[in-house]
This record gives sequence, structure tokens and C-alpha cells, in this order.
Amino acid sequence: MPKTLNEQELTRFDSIVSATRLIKRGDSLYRANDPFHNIYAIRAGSFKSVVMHRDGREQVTGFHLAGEVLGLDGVCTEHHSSDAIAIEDSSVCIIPYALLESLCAESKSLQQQVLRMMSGEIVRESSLMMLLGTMSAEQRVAAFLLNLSSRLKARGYSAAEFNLRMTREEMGNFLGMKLETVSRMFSKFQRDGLLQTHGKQIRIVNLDALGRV
Amino acid sequence: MPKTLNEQELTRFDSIVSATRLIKRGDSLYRANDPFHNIYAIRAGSFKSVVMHRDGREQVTGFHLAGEVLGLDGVCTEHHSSDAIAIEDSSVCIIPYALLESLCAESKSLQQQVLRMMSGEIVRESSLMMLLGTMSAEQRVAAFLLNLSSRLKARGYSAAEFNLRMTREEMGNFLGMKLETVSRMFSKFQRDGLLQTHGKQIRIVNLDALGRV
DNA sequence: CGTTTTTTTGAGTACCCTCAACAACGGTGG
DNA sequence: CCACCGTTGTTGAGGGTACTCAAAAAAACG
Repeated sequence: MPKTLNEQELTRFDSIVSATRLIKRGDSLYRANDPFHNIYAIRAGSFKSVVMHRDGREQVTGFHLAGEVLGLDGVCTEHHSSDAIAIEDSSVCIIPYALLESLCAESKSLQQQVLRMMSGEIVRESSLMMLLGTMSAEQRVAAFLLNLSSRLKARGYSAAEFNLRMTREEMGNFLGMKLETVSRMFSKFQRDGLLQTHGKQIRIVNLDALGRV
Repeated sequence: MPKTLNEQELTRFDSIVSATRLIKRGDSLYRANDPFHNIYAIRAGSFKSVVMHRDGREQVTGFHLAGEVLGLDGVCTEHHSSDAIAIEDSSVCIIPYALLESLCAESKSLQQQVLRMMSGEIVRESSLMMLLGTMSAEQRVAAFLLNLSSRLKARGYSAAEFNLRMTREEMGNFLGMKLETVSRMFSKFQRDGLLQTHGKQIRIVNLDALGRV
């Protein structure tokens, strides 16, 4: 996964990534307040991060695809601050954090890699806040699809045609709107010829126009 | 600032925090796309983080008080991803990131401290997303005031009585609502006996009730 | 194949935004 | 010191976007 490491560093890194774990759709990788021991690299599948209000309402704070990293929220307090729940059958690499930390002391480039990963999370989250803060429902759905598209493209999948793994409700929860509104926006984009949908199957017909929404 | 360092480590840390810098109200500490060299500890004053849309609209993504750290968004890409603008005359400690990074390789506890700081930012931002995603305007303003109150308390200031340094517009922008709505919520809280306002001067009368909104 | 979950669509409503006017505040210069 | 001006804050009226409630169709699941 890290790119800037030399062969020896890579070998040492591989040595701490021992186990993998299978998570079934709907099961959790970790829960809020669980003690923090590991971070996880997603080998296959996808997850959502969820935080719970005291009143029981849930908020989806992110979706995580294969190739991305999960669990960094726990570094600060030694406890996770959200639930990580598989939205399809998935498998992850377990990276024991204590070992990673030790290894960081030995390898500067690995340390830089970890810091970059964390900083990347900060940037991702604040760009998301912008999504929720300044945009209309229509723009939010468009931005969400484009974000997903570019992340899938970066992993070697098609940028134009893909399956949504989450429900309209999860998407709406994440985007700060109701599931009906998400559905309406999809219908609208289809009417306007920007994309074609068939349930969770998405084909983006006019990527540029979607960006201009 | 770091607490878990021994004396020698603290001395070395101090040695890299050489300069301080004064920023006048309205001036920027750094701008989006500036090359990333330093992080900053706020000695006095307060800042806002702002990201700019292509269409020119701005989104405030955070407020930063004295005692907090600023600039970690740049670690990932070597460029800052937001503007940091002083909302009152302020002064910061300059912490050259390259030196901090080197020092991290020598001191494990410093390394942990830096990682914790970053993880803390991630947690803070995602709790903020919840704010924008699931709450009504009334609840958002209440949550914002409580958040500010607890941060001020943690720094030794009064939790009940303080000055807002930002305008209604900046607050509204941050919270995803219009300045008029912020103003109306303040008026409502005052009518309901939860707080007293006089412009930027705030006194929280009933902290519990504000939490139950 | 029946049951449950998910998605779509419609109608009515509530919340927040827009536009507007005015009041209060803070700085500036006469 | 006070008049003046720009900025900031408050409040009202009307309108639009997204929510709520509801029902039915479609898909997923065992």
C-alpha cells in the first residue's frame, strides 16, 4: 500500500500486517468506544462510518472503498469514535497500531506516509463539510456521485458505470437529506439526461454537466 | 504545549519553535495552495479556516482559539487546502514542519503527540459533520455555543460568559445557515431564558436546557 | 414464492431563505 | 466631542426547497 518505501521497509511493513478478517454485510468492524488497537486496510468490499446521537439518531460520516484505510479516528483518545459497518461482505487487513508506531520510529518515510494519510482524512472531511454547508440537495447528490466516480477511477474501476453499495437512506443520511429527496434528485438527473439509473446501478452519461450542476 | 514529553524532549521541541508572528484582524496566516512549511500554535487571538468554491462562494470550515493548532491540513499534499484568516489581532508560534518531523523520528512520545493531534482533528471534524447533517438550525446554534463554551472552559476561561469573535455571518456560514437565521435563534434562546446576548457578548444562563434543545 | 426491504412518486406542510427596512455599533475625520 | 459612514445585527413578510406522510411498485432475501 505505501508507495515511497524501499524494499526493506516494505518487508518490515508486511511483517506486521499479519491477519485479515472477513466482515459480513451489516456487521461491524469496530464500534464507538471500543478500545483502539488496530487500523484496517480494506482489501475488498465497502464500509460506512456511523456516529450515534444520545437520542438514538444515527449519522453516517463517511463511506470507505476497497484500497482505503479505516480506523484512524481512534489514535487520539485510544478509543474509536464511530462504528465501522460493512455495507457488503468485505475483508480487511489488520494493522496493529502499536507495531506501526514502533516501525514509524525506525522508518522516516513510513512515518511520513502515516502522517500524510491522517492529513488526507482531515482534508477529505473538511471538503465534505463544504458539501453539507453551502450546497443545495441537487448539488450535493451530484458532488457525491462525482466524488465516488473519481475514487473508483483511482482504484482502476470505471468512472462512468458502477454499483452504489449503499441504500438511498444511507446516502441521504450522509448528505444531510431524506431518502425521498435523494430519489427525486436521481429521477431529475435522469430526466435531464445526465445519468441513467436502475436501482443501485449507475451510469453517468454526462460527467461535465453533472459537475456544472 | 505537549504534556507527555520529558525535559530533554521539551527543550529540543522548544528549540525548533523559534519565531512568532503577529497577524492583524482580517489578514491571512496562509492561503489555500500555499506551499506547506509550518504548522502554527495560536498564542493569542482566533482564526477561521475558509475554503473557496470555484464560483467564488466561501465556506468557513472551522474556528480556532488560542491554545489550538493550525495548519495540519497541509501535511498530506504539501500545500494548504484552506485559508487561515485572523478574526481578531492574533499571534502564533511558528513550528517548522520538517524539523518537527525529524524530531518525531527521535522522540517516540513526540511522534505520538503529533499523531494524536491529527487524529483529534479528524474526530472534531466528523462530529461537526453531524452538526450540519442531522440537526435543525436551532440545535446547530445551541451545539455551536456549547462547543465554544467547553473549549473556552478547557483553556481556563469562563464557560458561561464570553465574547464571540466572529460575526453572525461567519457563524451562519460555518453552521450552514443564513446570518438572519442565526440572529433569530439567538433571539429565541433569549426569549426562552436560555441565554442573554448583547451583540457579541454572550452569557449562557441555562447550560443544561441549551444542551437539551 | 411469500416476506421484507428498498425505491419511486405524489400531495401538503414546515422550516429556513430571500428581500427589505431599520437599529446599533465602531471607527474616522472634522 | 460629535457627526458621519460603513459594518454588523435585528426583525418582519412572503416564497421556495426539502421534509412529512402515504401508497404502491420494485427489488432483495431466505
